[in-house]
Amino acid sequence: MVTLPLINLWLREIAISTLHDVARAARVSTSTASRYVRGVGYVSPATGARIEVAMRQVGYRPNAIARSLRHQRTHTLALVVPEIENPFYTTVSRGVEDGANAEGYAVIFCNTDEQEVKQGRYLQALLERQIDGLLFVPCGDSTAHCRMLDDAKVPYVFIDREIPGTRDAVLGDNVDGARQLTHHLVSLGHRRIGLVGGNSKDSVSRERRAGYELALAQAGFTYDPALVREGDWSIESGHHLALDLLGITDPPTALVCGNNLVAVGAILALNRAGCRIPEDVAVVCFDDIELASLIEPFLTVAVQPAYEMGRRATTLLLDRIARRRDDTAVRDVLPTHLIIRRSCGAPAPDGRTDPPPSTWIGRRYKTPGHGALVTASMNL
Amino acid sequence: MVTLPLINLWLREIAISTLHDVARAARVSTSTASRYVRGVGYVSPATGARIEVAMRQVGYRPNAIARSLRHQRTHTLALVVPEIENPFYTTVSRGVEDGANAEGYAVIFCNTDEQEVKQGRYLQALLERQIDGLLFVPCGDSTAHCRMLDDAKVPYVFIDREIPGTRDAVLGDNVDGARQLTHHLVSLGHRRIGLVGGNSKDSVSRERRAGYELALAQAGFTYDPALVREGDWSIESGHHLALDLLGITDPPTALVCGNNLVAVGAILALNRAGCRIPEDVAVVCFDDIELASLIEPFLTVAVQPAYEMGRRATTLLLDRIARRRDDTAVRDVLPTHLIIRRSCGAPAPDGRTDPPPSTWIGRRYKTPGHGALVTASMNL
DNA sequence: CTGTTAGCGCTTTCAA
DNA sequence: TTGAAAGCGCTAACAG
Repeated sequence: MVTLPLINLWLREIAISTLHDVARAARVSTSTASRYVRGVGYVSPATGARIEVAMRQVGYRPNAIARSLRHQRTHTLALVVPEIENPFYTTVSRGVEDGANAEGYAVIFCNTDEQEVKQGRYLQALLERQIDGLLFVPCGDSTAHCRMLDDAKVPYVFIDREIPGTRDAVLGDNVDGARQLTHHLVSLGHRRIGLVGGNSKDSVSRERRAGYELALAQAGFTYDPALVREGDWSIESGHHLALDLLGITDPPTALVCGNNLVAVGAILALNRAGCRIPEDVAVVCFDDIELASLIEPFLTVAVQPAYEMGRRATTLLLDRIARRRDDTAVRDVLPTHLIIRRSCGAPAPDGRTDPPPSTWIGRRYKTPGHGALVTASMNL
Repeated sequence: MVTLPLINLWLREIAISTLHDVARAARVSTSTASRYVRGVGYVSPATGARIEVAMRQVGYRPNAIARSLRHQRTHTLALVVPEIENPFYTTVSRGVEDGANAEGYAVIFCNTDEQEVKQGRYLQALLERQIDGLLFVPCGDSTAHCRMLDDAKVPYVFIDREIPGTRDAVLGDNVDGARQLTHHLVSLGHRRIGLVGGNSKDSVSRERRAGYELALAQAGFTYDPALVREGDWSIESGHHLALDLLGITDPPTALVCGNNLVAVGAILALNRAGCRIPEDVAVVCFDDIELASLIEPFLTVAVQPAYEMGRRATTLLLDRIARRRDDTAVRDVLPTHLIIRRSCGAPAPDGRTDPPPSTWIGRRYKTPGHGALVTASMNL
C-alpha cells in the first residue's frame, strides 16, 4: 500500500448551487426558474435566456432528492436476486437495467445469497428508501416478505421464481425445458435418467421436476423415485446428490441437472468418481455456462431468455407504476430453448454437435440491445 | 402471456404513515417522536412507551428521502463498471456490496459497456441523485468525467483502472501478473510469445504490456513489436488480433491474452484456424473464467483478488466520506496469483496440472465472507 | 407571463 | 423533559 501527495479535492470553493441561486443570479423567482428548468409553463424568451446563463454560471444541477420528496416518487427501482454471480441473474440484471434506463429509472441491486434474513433486511431498507417498485427473485418461503410489500403498497414483479398467490410474474417455461432435456436423453436411448434437482421449496424446482416426470411418462417409463434427488441450488448440493445417485443399485446412465451450478457440482462428482462424460454418464442441465460453452461446447442445456425476462418484467413493473394497466395479474411464461452439445454423447439432429465457433464471431457477444450472447447461439 | 384475476394490491386503506402520525397517536410533538425513533436526546420512559405503541399502531417506517434532504447525505454509493457480465466485475461488485452494507450504505450499479457517452449520462444521473461517493472503473479517456466529479466534490475511488492524476485507487498488480504469465511460458521453453492486448488507451493494458516486455527482457529476449497487438477488451478483438498474429511470418508459439474475454476470442480463432491448444499454440490470460475452469481446468491464468479489490475500495471510500483519513491519495496495488493449468502444455512445477476437483468441494463456492471461489483454488 | 405561498417528512436549534 | 418553529431544495396552486 502506497500513499502519495495531496489529493486536490475539496479545494475549490464552488458551493453546490440550488435553484434559489439560479433564480437570484437571473433576478427571477425560484418558481420561474423551476418552470424554465423543467421546460413546463410559461417563461418569456428573454427571462429564459437570463436563466440559462445563470444556470451555467452557478453550475446548477437539479437535486433529485428534493424532487423525490416533493413528488413522492424516487424514479428508483430495486432488483433483488439470490445470487449475482450466477450468469443467469447477471444477464437478467442487464435486461432490467436497460428497461429501467429507457424510462429514466435507476436500479438498486441486492443480493440475498438465498438467505431470507438478508432478504428481509434488504426489503426493509428499500422500503425506507421509497423505491417506486421492485423486481423480485424471492428465496425460500417469502410469503411474509410479500405481505410486507403489499402493506407498503409497493408494486413488484416476480422474475424466475414466484410465490403462491396472484401476482405479476415473468417466468421461464420450466416444465417444458425440463421436459425437452429429459426427452432428449430418452431419444438418445437412455432408460435410467436421474434428476439432480434444486431446492424443492421453490416453484422452479418443482416445475422442472414435473417436466422431467412428464417426459418420462410420455416415453412410457415408470417413474422411479430412487432416481430423483433435491437439495438446493448450489455446487455442493449438485456434487452431493450426484454422488448419491451413483451409489444406488442400477444407477442412472444420464443426469438432468436443475441448473448450471448444480450441474457443475455433478460434473465434479462424476470426474471424481472416475466416470467419463458422456461415455459413462450423460449430463444435461438448465441454464447455460456462458464463457465455458463458447470455448468448449460440451454441455447440452436448456436456456431461458434471461435478458428478455429482465426486460419484460421491468416494462411490466413500470406499467404498473404509471398505472398504464388494469389491475389483472400478468403471468408471462417465456419459452426455453435447447442447445444440443456433446455432453450426452450424441450429435445434434442435423449431424453437427454445435454451431461452429465461426458463427459466434461477427455477431456481437453482448446481450440484446447490444446483440445477443446466448440468444445468438441459441437460434442458429 | 396469461392474465389472471384481480391483484389484491392497493386495496387496504393503510395510508403511509409519517412521524407526524406517530406523534399525534402518542400525543407528543414530532420532535419528541423523532428523538425517540432515533434514540438520541431525552425522552421519558413513559412517553417513550407511548410512542413505541403508536409506532406499531400506525405502522411507521422512516422516510429515508426526507432524512437525506435534511442531512445532505443519502447513504448511497454508486459502482460504475464497464461490463457487468464479465465475472471479474461481478465479483468486484460483491465485494463492494458487502463493504457498503457493513456500514448501512446502498449501492447503485451502473454498466457503461465501455462507452464514454453512457458513462457520462450515468454520472450525471448519479450526481443528481446526490450519491455520497463513487466506486469507479472508468472506460476510455475519462479525464473530463473526473473533472466533473471533482467539481461536484463527490469522493471517488478507482478500481482496476485509473486515470492519470493523483486519486485514490485499488488496483491489481498488472505488471507483475503479466510478467508471471509471460515468464511461465518462457520457462516452458517458448521463444516466440505473442501478446493479445486490451485497449491501449487504458492504464491496465499498458501495464500488462509492460509486464510482458519485462519478462522478455529478463529472459534476455529481444523485443519484437510484430508479436504485439492491442485492440479493446472484447471477444471480437481477441479473435481478430489472434488471427492476425497467426498470419505473420514466424508466428508465435504462445499467446499472452490481456483478459478473459480476449482469451476466449483468441481460443476461438485458434480453433477456427485448426490450431490445437496447447500442442500448436499455448494460451494464458489475465482473469479467470470461473465456472469453465471448475469443470474443465484448461487455461493458465493470472487472477486478481477481485472481491478483495471491491471490498477495500469501498472501505477506503467510506473512510473518505466520513473524513476518517488525511487527504493523501491512496494507491493500493494488490498482488496477482498464477493458477497453472494445462493450456500451455506443461504440468505445474509440482507435477500436478491443477488441484484435483475434490479440493474445490467442501470449501464453499462463494466469494469471501462466504468462502472463496477463485481465492480458494488459488492458494492451494 | 411572473411571483407568492405552502408544504413533501424529517431534524435541530432554542425556549419553555 | 418537551414543543414550537425554521428549513433542507423543489414544485404547484393560485393570484397578480
